[in-house]
Amino acid sequence: MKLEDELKSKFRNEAQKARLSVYFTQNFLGTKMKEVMKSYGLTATQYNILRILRGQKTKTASVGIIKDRMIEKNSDVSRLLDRLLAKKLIERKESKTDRRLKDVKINKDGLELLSKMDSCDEKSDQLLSNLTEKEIKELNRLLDKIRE
Amino acid sequence: MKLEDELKSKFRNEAQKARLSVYFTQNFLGTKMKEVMKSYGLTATQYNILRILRGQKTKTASVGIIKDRMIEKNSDVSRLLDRLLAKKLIERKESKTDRRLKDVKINKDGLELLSKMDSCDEKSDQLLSNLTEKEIKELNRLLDKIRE
DNA sequence: AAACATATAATGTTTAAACATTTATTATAT
DNA sequence: ATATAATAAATGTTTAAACATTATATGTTT
Repeated sequence: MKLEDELKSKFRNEAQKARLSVYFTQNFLGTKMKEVMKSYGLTATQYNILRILRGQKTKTASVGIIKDRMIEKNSDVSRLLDRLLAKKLIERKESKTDRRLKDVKINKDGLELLSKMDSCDEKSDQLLSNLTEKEIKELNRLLDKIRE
Repeated sequence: MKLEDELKSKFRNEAQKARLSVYFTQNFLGTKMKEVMKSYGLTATQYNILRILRGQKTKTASVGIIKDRMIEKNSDVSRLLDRLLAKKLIERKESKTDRRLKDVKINKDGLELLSKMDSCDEKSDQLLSNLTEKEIKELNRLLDKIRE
């Protein structure tokens, strides 16, 4: 669906259109990804945290480490972990060396869920299948340039 | 800031990078816009609703009409209107012809606030100033193509 | 007119972002 | 050793998205 149809209105200029277009495109892609994750009982944020924990391999991660690795920096990790704990996908215990810290680890169920979800990667790549490889590269160049 | 630096990791492929890049770019642009709106005491959603109401000119809008015009379709407009009412920027009363409906209208204070905020438009255009006009057009083409 | 269906707004719940504040623990300075 | 500062996690609050459910009013059928 083209942006023009969605808004049924004219834009001041191409820059305004582009800003909204980035918004709608993220909304479009995000919605599709959320649907996939929801079918596994996870939100995007919860999936993101599990991936971070899996990335730690055998090591544990403190709440602060998780926060650093997260995309949304202002997330309140303590309560997100509460929910993952309630779903029995992680473990959380007090650190022995520094009692301010928590040792957080993904557990067996969490790892199993993630491995079932690895097909999400392919699905997410397919969301861009309307573009050629060359166009995707050009898109990446342009988006990077905006944020430079 | 380039995406690579933000994630400190490799991507599976260009498509995955693009999907995340759209995410980060929206996050980047959205954060800047939110800052501007916050300086006027509004959230992005509240600003959006006020713009919709201004667009109605002298007409009133029902809750359903506002919902249709909103970008986020699942928003719960009733409670958003509660907050705008608390800020005394709108009026809301029962429709005389159909008592299921509410007649919602932006008031004088709301219109004044919006006209002060019209400079937001220029600021938002400037967020894309790293790109040439030609690049912006190409970006629009690529983003539209993703959602086709 | 009464019964049923539809439409509209309000309300309830969970999750999360975006802030601020608080509590507990450790590190540092005096 | 005690006081102070710094750090880490937890907790509190507001706003909003994403759902479901409910209440009320209107339209339609019989």
